[in-house]
Amino acid sequence: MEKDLQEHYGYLFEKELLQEILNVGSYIEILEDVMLMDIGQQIKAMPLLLNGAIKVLREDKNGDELILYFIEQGDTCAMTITCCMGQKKSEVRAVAETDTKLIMVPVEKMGEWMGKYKSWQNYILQSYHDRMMEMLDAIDNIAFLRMDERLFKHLLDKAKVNHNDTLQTTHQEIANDMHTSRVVISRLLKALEKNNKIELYRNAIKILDL
DNA sequence: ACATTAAGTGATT
DNA sequence: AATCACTTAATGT
Repeated sequence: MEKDLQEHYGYLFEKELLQEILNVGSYIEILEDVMLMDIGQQIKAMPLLLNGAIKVLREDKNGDELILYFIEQGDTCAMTITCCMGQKKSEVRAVAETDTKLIMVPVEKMGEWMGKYKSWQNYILQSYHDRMMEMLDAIDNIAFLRMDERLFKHLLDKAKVNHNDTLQTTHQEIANDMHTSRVVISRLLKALEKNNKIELYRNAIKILDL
């Protein structure tokens, strides 16, 4: 754990802060597809990803899901930052996309470290900003109904977090993630294949130009 | 060989 | 873009 922390966060945080994280944080390993936070659940810790990836989803009243974004190593969940300020409940669901190792830091430390460590303050503000921009991007894509672009971006994201250009997934799963129907995904994927962006197989999609 | 599940397609709204 | 209805292809038992 100490080595992992040093490797991914050593260049970001000063030594004292790294030590505090080790003292107060708890190391957790999560297997693929395990949910680590559900909607309405009280947030009591914020995650620092060491490796692996987590997908953050939103759900409507019908139980349909929509992917908001992925978090990877070096990332933290921006939603946690807003929620823990007022001890609010989670507005999103978080599911492990791959096997993941992370450190959970109690939310009480958040405010304390904000004043104490400049590097922590920068990290939090920066990641909050990054996520915000990503959100705006996502809204643009949805608002302008550019399904094909949305889909391709999703595939790239998924390939990135899995460190693999061949995704092991079905059209149906993608449709669920993007809150659309399987038929639409199949057609768009077919179009992408024609444009030599991807290759299609059963239960797998290979991304070509990376 | 048969059942099940994933993917492809045309037509319609 | 979504839905329906149907076909085809791959895979498991």
